Amino acid sequence: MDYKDLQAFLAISTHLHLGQASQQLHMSASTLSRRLARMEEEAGARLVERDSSPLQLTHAGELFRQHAEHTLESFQQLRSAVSTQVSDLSGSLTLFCTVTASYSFLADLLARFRERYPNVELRIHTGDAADAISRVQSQAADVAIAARPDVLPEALSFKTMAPSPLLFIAPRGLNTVPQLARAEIDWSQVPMVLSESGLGRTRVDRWFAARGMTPHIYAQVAGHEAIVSMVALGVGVGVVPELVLRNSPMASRVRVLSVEPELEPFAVGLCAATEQLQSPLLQALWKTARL
Amino acid sequence: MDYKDLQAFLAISTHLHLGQASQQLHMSASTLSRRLARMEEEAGARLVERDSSPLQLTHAGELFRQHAEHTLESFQQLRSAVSTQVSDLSGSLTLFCTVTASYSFLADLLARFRERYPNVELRIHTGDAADAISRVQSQAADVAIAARPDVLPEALSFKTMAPSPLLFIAPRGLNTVPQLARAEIDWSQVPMVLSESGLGRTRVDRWFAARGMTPHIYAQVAGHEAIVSMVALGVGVGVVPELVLRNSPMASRVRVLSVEPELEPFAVGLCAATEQLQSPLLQALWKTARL
DNA sequence: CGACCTATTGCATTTTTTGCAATACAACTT
DNA sequence: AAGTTGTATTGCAAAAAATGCAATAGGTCG
Repeated sequence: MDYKDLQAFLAISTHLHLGQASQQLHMSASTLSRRLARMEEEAGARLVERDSSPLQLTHAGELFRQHAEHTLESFQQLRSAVSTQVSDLSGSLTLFCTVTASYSFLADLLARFRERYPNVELRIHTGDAADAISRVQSQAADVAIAARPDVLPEALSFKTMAPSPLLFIAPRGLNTVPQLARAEIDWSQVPMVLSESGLGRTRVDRWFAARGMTPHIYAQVAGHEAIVSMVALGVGVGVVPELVLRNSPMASRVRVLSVEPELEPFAVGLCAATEQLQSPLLQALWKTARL
Repeated sequence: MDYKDLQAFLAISTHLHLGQASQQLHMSASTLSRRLARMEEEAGARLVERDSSPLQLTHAGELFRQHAEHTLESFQQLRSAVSTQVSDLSGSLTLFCTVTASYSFLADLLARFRERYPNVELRIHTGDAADAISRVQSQAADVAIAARPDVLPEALSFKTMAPSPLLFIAPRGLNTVPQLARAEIDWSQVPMVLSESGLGRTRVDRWFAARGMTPHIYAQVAGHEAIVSMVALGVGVGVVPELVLRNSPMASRVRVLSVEPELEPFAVGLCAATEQLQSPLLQALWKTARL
């Protein structure tokens, strides 16, 4: 039994849905299923009632949830009580991060980092993904949570935390975008809502170029988040990373189109100047990211 | 952080000696060292003071020990409270086991098994290792904890739990056995204390045969445990599995001789009739053994 | 009955763990 | 002071475990 298992179980008992829990945990549903099976094996009892959807905790499961909660809290408390690597480091780090990444990665990362290095002042800037890399290059930020660019500038280092596919999304209503109704979609006619710039835009442009077309751009916006909203309103088809879609309140108003070939997925992670990686502050953050 | 880590840490804090703790845990010292390092990493503090021998827990280590103790106990309690696989199985199993194995393996195995299958009546026979296999073959026992024979009889299955080298031991005093004092030992002259029969004896005989000699047998005894005592008394050189030596109160009165080539090590584990393995009772025991 | 949604399993791949041997380090001994 | 012993730690190759994808199974809802 691993503390990761305990966390996983808490996620399961919150969502009561393996697929959703697995997303929160950044792992596949099959992995989570197997972890759960192993937990049940080790606990010696069925913890989750699978007969129904949503899932339901058994009595044993409820007891186990309490055990997990209590144990993790106890460990958390222990860590903050004894962390000695604490006071050594101080200074400040400027971290740039997209709004979306701030939902899914930033919280975890910061919680761990602040606990260990409370004396490090963190300045967090949120903004558009397209800016992330340039902010690091221009030293406006020490580190960014961003998607890995196709070619990483020589002076930068990158550490992937999770992949996120790049998706075509359309309004849910089938006839909102009439160009999609045809059997063979003529993509050059489909109104697109795209980022003004950045990696996502580059990949979309390349995808169209590979088909010998240019996209019919209906709107260009700064920031992926707005794309979901505009698509939900029915103005056209958009392209966003899965991570953005998942965290959008509009997610249920749009649908994902499967296209062939797929756009190359994003790899979301930490990015910093290689040279700066020697600095204790950055090393600390780098190390914190993997656990 | 893994529950195995917690157990490992308890062992460390008991022995305050990695080598000893690692033996109790059936793992190598290097493994334990790395596990400890990882625990410290995850806990965010040094847990054990290495500057001295015996080791010493730091303050953080003491807190962590309490956390580990409490967590394991809580989990233990949870398991016994919810174990549902309990009532299904009932019946009886006859287990044969050497005295020595009863120290190092039986306790763990039984604890886990009884917890899950309290309705299974276990009849435990302890006796000499040499009998173990034949007891299973003759169905006098359903299963045995024994060393794996050179050629496993066709009808039997074996599951290794841990290896244990076969060692030459001599009295600590250098001149108690004068034949050992020479630069080149003439093994045919050394008085030996050997098992009457069994795998250990077979291997010793073979070792001598490979050198074209027969051993000079001073005493033959039934059961390895007595060999250690006799050797400690100074009557001659004996051969016992490391497991026996480790658990013997006489261990400090003897020393291990390094010989070339080494005797083939024992593989200690469970042994049962393959056919019987279909039985739910035996399957249960088999499964319990691996965790 | 079929379409759909969710969890589970087979399998190839990647990641992690492990033990052995070599090394490092400290306390004693000579 | 140099060597010896007893201990923990690290490099490295082998073994074991975890993981994701794709296929499958087991439901429920229309």
